[in-house]
Amino acid sequence: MQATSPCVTCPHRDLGFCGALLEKRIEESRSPQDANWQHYQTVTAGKQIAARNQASEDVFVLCSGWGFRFFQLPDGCRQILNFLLPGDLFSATSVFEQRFHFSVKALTAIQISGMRRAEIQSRLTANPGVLTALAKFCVAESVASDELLTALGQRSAEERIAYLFLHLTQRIAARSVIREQRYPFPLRQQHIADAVGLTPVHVSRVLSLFRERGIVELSGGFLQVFNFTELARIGSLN
Amino acid sequence: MQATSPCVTCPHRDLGFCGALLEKRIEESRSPQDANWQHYQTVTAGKQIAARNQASEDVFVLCSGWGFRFFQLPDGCRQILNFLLPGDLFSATSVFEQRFHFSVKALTAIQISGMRRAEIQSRLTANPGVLTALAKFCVAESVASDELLTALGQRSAEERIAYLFLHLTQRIAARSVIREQRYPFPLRQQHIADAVGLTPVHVSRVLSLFRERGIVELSGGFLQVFNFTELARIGSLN
DNA sequence: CGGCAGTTTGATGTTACTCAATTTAAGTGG
DNA sequence: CCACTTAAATTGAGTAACATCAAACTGCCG
Repeated sequence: MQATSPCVTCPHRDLGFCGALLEKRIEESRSPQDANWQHYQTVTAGKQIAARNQASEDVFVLCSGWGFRFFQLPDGCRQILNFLLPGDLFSATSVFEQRFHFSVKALTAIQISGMRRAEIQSRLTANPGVLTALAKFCVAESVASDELLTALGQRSAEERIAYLFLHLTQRIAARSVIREQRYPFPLRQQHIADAVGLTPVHVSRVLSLFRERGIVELSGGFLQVFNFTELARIGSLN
Repeated sequence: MQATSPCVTCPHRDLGFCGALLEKRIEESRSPQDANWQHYQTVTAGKQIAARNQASEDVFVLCSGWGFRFFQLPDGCRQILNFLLPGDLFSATSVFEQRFHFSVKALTAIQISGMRRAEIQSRLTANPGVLTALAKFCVAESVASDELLTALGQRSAEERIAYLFLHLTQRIAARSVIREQRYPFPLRQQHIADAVGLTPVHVSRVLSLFRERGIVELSGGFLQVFNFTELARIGSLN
């Protein structure tokens, strides 16, 4: 990880994404003498940023690019817990806990913003906007996690992958204008497999099926949705 | 649900379980005129307490008995998200969100305490102990959910069930003195199945296997652990 | 042009599901 | 306390979904 010059402004600060909003609220309320409350870093694609049990004084927000949060098991396999998009906190728990209970990797090249935990905590009671931003993130995180849990526990391979696509495309669309249902989508099939609890081989088969049936196509770092209705029918949890 | 006379004291208030602790901190900080900040209810076994999308002015803590939080799918199957033990908040998200994004059922006969959300929110900034208690619950909830997600995504039937047993016995032991590794355990095999994403039939087979191998035995509402080492070897995520 | 990572395809194996019948346990009313 | 009823658990046989293994193919980059 290499530290860059101060204050590359996070492009999502004004969009209301919880992590970025948190950052904004804190900056608004900072006193002039806090020069070092926050710093930016650039990380190359594929690099691990945080490891389970590692301690840090900082709370991180993803500013640009994609990352993912995961558990690494001793037998080598891993579970991806969620994907991090610009404006996301790594985890709401980091505001209270010094140690990560998870690991984080950069999926693409990314920029992250680290804010002093002590700063955030002291603003939490002082500035109501900070608490609100954190609460909002906390709720979103919890809902997403409950939904993924349901997908993994109760649904078939096709349904899980469709669910993942629906969930991610929604989040991507909230961050940037999407034309013709074509979403930037830097995941390899291995990532999809690790997120929904399948093997890459089986993910490949399901994707071929989706392609044949004209539902979605994943290639060249983009996800093209041809038949949203059908995708929603398969992947929706309701 | 039937309202009972005021102030059946929650027996776990002094044990530091996050929901109960939250209740305690709020009571400590309440002004004398807040007579109606909180109320208790008794619910019979099997009854549904909360439904997805339902709104409530209250935030609930389980005082006695067992409950569970779940998603109901239109095809009839359900995913149990977690089991609620005495001292647990239904969910940390309820402090901020008016509507439940999940449903809740009583597993045994239970007592619940409902606290006005507005009261809690106003105390969050005023009383640092309230925020700390909530943060602690939020972290525990998030860690548990990440672990279960990993178990469902990456592990076999035996491993998932062993994981569930380990997780629950730990939580039970934190609340009451356990002798001879015999834990009160009111779950039916159907509940285990819904929690770890298996069919009741397969749960039955795995439990038979555990019994034959002298690891654990589940019967008569109790879980008896005979070989903790082996159970931990199978179910541990590390 | 060669090398590598990622994807696809086929053949085979295993885990867990489904369906159905049977046994056991838990209530319930006489 | 015992017959009757009902829910829960067990067992067996057959099947489907997904995993595993291995080989071939594709696109990309030096």
